[in-house]
Amino acid sequence: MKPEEKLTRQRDAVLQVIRSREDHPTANEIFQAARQHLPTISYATVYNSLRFLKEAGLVHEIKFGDGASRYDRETDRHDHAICNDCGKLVDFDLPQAADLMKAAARKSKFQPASVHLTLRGTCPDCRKA
Amino acid sequence: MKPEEKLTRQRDAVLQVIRSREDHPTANEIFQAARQHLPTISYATVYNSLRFLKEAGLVHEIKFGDGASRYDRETDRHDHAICNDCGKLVDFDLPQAADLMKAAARKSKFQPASVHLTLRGTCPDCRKA
DNA sequence: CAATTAATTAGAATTAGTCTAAATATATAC
DNA sequence: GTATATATTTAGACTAATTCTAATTAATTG
Repeated sequence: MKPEEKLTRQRDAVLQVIRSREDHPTANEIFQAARQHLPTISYATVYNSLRFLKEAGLVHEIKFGDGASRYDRETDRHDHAICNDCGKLVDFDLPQAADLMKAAARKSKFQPASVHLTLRGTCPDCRKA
Repeated sequence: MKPEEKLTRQRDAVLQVIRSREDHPTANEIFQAARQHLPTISYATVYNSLRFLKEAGLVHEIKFGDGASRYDRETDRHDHAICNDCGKLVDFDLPQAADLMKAAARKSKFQPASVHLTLRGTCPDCRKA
């Protein structure tokens, strides 16, 4: 077994926090939640665990320019919508992504690895208000 | 004339740096270049100027999670390709973006404002090497 | 169980960016 | 054109997110 393959108590605590939530918590929110189960866990360990879990393909990191990274239990390829008003982040999948990747590769002359699409707009809740 | 509409020497220096470059410099790179023409310009003024120029629609800010924002002289809607090896950032435009936005809005139930697509892969130079 | 190796911890360090208060510059009113 | 008001710039302090470091603890192997 390779060294980096152990799901320690700390790593599991971080994973369970992410899996238990519908939303997309930040490292800080994960730290706050994890320490309720494991009071001695440190901030650095949360970051180390997140890196481990990402590399193991168990969680997905979402980075927008604004503020902290968010973490997602959904690891399959998917896209995101962000509300310009309240910041809400929603996952969805665009089935035409494979075609898009080809079109983008042709335009840019890059050898494609992945595509990701971000919609900015107003979420249903904020639209009402 | 509204207060925030003057293209001062500092703001113009920042704008000229961005317009003179093919690439997408960071705030720090812009600062280094601008001070060659205007040695007393401060870091804070570069940031202030970038905000002003963005709001005036004269430059475009590109934020990926990794590292600093980059600034783009191209202000029309467009997409980006990033090289996973060397970090090179290339602009291109996908004409089907309008359709994509509609499809994404339908899936996410958001009222759409803009879409942006990011291709990750290997740039032509890195592909050779 | 002694020796390695891996993981965790606490806190310092780093990076990107913002804020603040004082100093300059520009514009407006007499 | 001088006084007043408003805008802009400056330098440096500050903040937030993340990474690094060195010491400690836990786990694994011979």
